[in-house]
Amino acid sequence: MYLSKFQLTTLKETPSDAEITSHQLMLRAGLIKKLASGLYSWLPLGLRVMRKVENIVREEMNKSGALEVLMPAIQPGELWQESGRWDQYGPELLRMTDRHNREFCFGPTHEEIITDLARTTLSSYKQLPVTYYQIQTKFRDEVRPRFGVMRSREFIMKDAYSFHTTQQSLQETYDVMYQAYSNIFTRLGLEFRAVMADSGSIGGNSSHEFHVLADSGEDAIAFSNESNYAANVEKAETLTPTEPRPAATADLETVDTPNQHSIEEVSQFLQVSPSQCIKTLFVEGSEENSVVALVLRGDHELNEVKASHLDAVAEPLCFANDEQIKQVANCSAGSLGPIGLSIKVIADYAALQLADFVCGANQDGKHLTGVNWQRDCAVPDSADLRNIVEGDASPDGKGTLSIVRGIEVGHIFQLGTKYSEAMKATVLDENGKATIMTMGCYGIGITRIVAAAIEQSHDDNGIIWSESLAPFDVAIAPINMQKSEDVRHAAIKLHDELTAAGLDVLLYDEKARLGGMLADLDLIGIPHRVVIGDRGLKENKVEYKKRDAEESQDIAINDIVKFLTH
RNA sequence: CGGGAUAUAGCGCAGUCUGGUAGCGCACUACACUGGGGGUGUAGUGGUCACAGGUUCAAAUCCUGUUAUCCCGACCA
Repeated sequence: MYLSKFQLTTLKETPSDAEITSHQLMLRAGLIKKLASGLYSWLPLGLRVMRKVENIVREEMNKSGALEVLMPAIQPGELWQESGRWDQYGPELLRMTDRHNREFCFGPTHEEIITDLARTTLSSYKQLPVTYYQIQTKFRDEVRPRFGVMRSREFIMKDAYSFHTTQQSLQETYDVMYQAYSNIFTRLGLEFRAVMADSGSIGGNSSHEFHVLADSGEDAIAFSNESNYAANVEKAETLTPTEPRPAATADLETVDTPNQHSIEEVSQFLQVSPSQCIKTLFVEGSEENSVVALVLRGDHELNEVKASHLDAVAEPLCFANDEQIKQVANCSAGSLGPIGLSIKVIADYAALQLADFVCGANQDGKHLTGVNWQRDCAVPDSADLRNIVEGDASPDGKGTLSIVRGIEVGHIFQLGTKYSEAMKATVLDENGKATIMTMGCYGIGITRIVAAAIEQSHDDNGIIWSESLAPFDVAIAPINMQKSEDVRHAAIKLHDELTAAGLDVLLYDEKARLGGMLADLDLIGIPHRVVIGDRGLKENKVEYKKRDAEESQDIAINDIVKFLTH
């Protein structure tokens, strides 16, 4: 491809409304162009990358035995009413009516449509199991679209759905999908991790999220250094302690702590570590007008999801207001403690392991030191209340946890019969009896992967594409080819030979200085670059540089094709 | 939905307080010089100052309303 026949729209300056690196680089490199909030056009360069992602996903899905279909993006409201989601789904569902005043929506997902397709085309258990997939545009009317295509309203997704007559068959397909997803992300050249998304309730492997690891990721993932345990931090459980609580050694004392409210202030003022303090939070209880005290170690954070699941606590979680706090403890929020409270107290396991700790005295400007459970206050109920932290023991008992950030790019899920039951999707079994099919569903965010790949791999100069995602394999930068016949001939010859060898080649044949060319090529992230100039040609050499290499190297012009094609 | 901000050329911004000819840098066009990391010069193109109404001899600028966009939070996965 000659650059003069392509279109490169790079920007030197960063558009001001782009917040994260991938969004900035996608705009600067000319991959996408915003049309409206959460809506993006894909420019020629960006589309090349997206097609690479699509093709790899398609190949691996085909290899797994799934069948490609294409369902309408616009869906009749009727089907959504049948599944019950027409009323359940909020304003995120974009609804519309046609000229006959019939209701439709722009599909955010396709469970209803595929279930309808399955019930009308499948009739025998002999046709199962079967997995359908499609690569298609979805729309979710996000409250706050942001980060470019990372969280846009319209996006492209690969969604797949499987149908079974038994749980075992579903599990088998689930395992096949798990493997297919691992293959996909490996081929895409991404560093990723499969993460348990639903630890506990139904069983360890009923749902997995696939995360691309990147510092800017929206999710925090905990994983074990000794096993393959990995879970979203929000969902990872903490282990109950096995060791007994240390014995009390200090006496209970009341100390003055004027104007010291936060754990940080108090611990500094009293010269103790935050982990030796406990914090007490008042939240609304599940009973009318009740307040519940939650107790955590000072250096730990409340996990709101875990807390709201407790029977005694109102769901959704709601912190008590100043008035309620005053009423219960007769002080402000900065001086609360578990001693002497008449309301229900629930403590995190770790908080219960402390001895001789510091806590608020339920009296403004005062704290207690040398506090001990049992001796100074009844031992409260215990629960898992906190976010897991770096260094915690792995919930599976093997190793300790590290925490990294990730971007969710895939999700596999055992749906069960939620839709097939509501929509009466049945086939006849061996006995000629109608049986409700069991379903699995499996999604991959195609457009999000492009952004995630950039988040994971870039430097100050721009994007660094993996070979499998790059819009072009090789770029040729000829110095002054408008004037030098030698350079011109060499560049065109190399372009033609590499193209004939099956590579996607970009020849920078527009008039630009070397600096401009290299800045462009670094920005758009082409993995291999060949600079051709008169100086090198005199010695029959060209300069080669890998995008992520420190240094370039000289290569004999007669060897460069072989070098690049191996 | 709650809080905060912004809207002037394709991009980044000044001008608004104190009303009086629409500006700067990048990009783009032409020509020349230059030629191994965004070079230089000369001459150009491009704007309904978000929209609507009002005040005024005169509005990008003052007033009122509307819309859009962005940030923080909540929500959602």
